[in-house]
Amino acid sequence: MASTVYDIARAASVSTTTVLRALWDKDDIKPETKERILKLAAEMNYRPNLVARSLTLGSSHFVGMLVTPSVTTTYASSIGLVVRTVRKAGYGTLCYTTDGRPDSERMCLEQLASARVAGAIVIPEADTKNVPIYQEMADSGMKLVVAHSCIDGLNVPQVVGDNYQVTYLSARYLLSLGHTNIVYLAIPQDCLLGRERARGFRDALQEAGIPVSPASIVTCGNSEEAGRKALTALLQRKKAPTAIIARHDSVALGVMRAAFAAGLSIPDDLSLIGNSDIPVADLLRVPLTSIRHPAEEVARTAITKLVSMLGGAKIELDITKLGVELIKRASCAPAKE
Amino acid sequence: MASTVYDIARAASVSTTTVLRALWDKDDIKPETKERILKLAAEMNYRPNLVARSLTLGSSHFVGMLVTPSVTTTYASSIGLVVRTVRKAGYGTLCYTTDGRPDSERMCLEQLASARVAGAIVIPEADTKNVPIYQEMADSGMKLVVAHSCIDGLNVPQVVGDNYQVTYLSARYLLSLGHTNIVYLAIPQDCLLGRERARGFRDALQEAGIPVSPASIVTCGNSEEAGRKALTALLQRKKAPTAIIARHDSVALGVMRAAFAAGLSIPDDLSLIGNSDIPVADLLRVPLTSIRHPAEEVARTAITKLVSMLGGAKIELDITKLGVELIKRASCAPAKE
DNA sequence: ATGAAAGCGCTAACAT
DNA sequence: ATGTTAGCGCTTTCAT
Repeated sequence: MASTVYDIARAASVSTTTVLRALWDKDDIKPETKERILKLAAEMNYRPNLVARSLTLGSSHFVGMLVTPSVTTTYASSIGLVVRTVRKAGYGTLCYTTDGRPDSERMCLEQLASARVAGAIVIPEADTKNVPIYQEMADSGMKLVVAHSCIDGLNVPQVVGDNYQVTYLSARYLLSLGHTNIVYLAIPQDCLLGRERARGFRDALQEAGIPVSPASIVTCGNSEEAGRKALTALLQRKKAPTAIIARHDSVALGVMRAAFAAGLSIPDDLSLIGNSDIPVADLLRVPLTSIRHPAEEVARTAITKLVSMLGGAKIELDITKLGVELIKRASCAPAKE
Repeated sequence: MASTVYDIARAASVSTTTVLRALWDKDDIKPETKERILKLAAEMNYRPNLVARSLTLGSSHFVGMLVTPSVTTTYASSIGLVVRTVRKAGYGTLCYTTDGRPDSERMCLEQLASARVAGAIVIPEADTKNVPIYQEMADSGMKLVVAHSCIDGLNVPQVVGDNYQVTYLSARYLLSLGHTNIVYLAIPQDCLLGRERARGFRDALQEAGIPVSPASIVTCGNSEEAGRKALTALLQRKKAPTAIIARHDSVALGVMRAAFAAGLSIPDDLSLIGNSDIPVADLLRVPLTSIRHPAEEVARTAITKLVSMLGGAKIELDITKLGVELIKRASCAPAKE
């Protein structure tokens, strides 16, 4: 099968050390010997066994990547980015996605630990219930960086868009259009990210002198289906909202579907703002106003941090927030009357 | 750091062999001993070192996955599916995406070989120029399965939607609407998949008695940008087409953009059919008629094949074609006059 | 029921 | 400039 350094050594009638010296292009080896060995290695189709190398070196040349299924599509480009960037740094990427089951996240992390990955980038659900597991892994020496999300109290570097601004900018814009009955389809507030979003929403309303009723923050799942159901429920209210801020574009798509199904016009009857600015946002039946995150910069920053951690650098265990931007499109209009 | 079987052996004052017997739940060990060891292992936070295990066993418990960047988004769900399915079979997934550079594909494959993956699922560009590399890898013993694409002459199992039907169904439908000036924005025909598509297109036209001019098959890149440019060029023709079949939805989106930019209406001035039926197709400004592939079934089939190959089974080296379906939406209308 | 020893392929410290 | 040797952590065969 695959040839080994030992095979080459035998074929060249030298020791394995000499073979290594040739392969690693050292200079304490006679040029002719080197050449002869290199030629032999090529002929014998030698490919270093990274498994053995990892064992010897004590750490694999892989970094792990853990992505939650509900965001897989959103961050597909991040996956590619991570894969390619870490490859430049000499690492392969071990990908895991959880299937959403409670301890699936734990199993994936244990796998990564077992595989002795050098480090890992994780894109968890904002309201993951597995914070202790992450912390445990980090404490046991795994280099961890959280991207596109942030987890309260987790003592590792985290890189994320500014979630306070997500709702603050959205709400401000809707207020400037004259809306007062705005509902925010929210991330649960039992996690930092959820609280940041809620705070941005509340602050904007309060600054405008609009009282924030609990009914204006409706916790919602992170899917089209959840958005659909949420709007359907909202339309039952005696005073249905005139504007919606959806926690994510996919939720906004669900809202759109439900609105159309109910015979409502967007933006005439309902203004709508999403979040994350999916690529087709401007080609939708009603082009969707959304918050654009610097997704690439987030990924890049996270990877940079990870790579320098791998290099042994001490990194600030803080949360890096990158600016977001409101992209105005046709899904919002001035409030009527 | 991480504890080893040896650490446990010492702590329990037994041999490593006995520790292994406990960990693997063998029965030639005294129950109390087993229990004691297991307790110790848990306390010491033992996690088997998969790197070492792989070296001993001669093969890693990973399967590779190689995805071309231009299809990363389309097949993001497939990535998740692969990751989760192979995990159930006891394997981790080593993800690589090429950065499109010519020998990037080769490097990724070499990495996979070096990592001694048990096998790999690849989603290549239809017109990849690296067929020999794939073949070489397969010949050197790597279990390979191609998914969502098929490569001419590559002697490994391949699983893909029926690409002949993609264009055949599309063209038939447009013909039934009365269109005769149809342009197919084509995959290059220097690959099997490209030829299948072209054949489906030609057959449909010929069956309808419409002559197929070379001008009706326009080779096109696989991106929005390529679609935009292609339509812009087509609009210069003295007899611009009344209907377009795009090789992929992303190309169709580009066509849409260009059409709108030129002040054309879809479907009044131009009928449009995409391919792959992206999730938002029905929420677009003009809901897009498209061909739906059984993406999940393709992935599942590919994985099943790979897993049974890993188990040592001999698999037919054929191309498995799964049925596709035309999803009619508002982007097509009867030809005028 | 338990242990000793060798080996997977590579690397690095230590000779010569 | 080249070789010897030991070891990474696990598994497995062969004792006892």
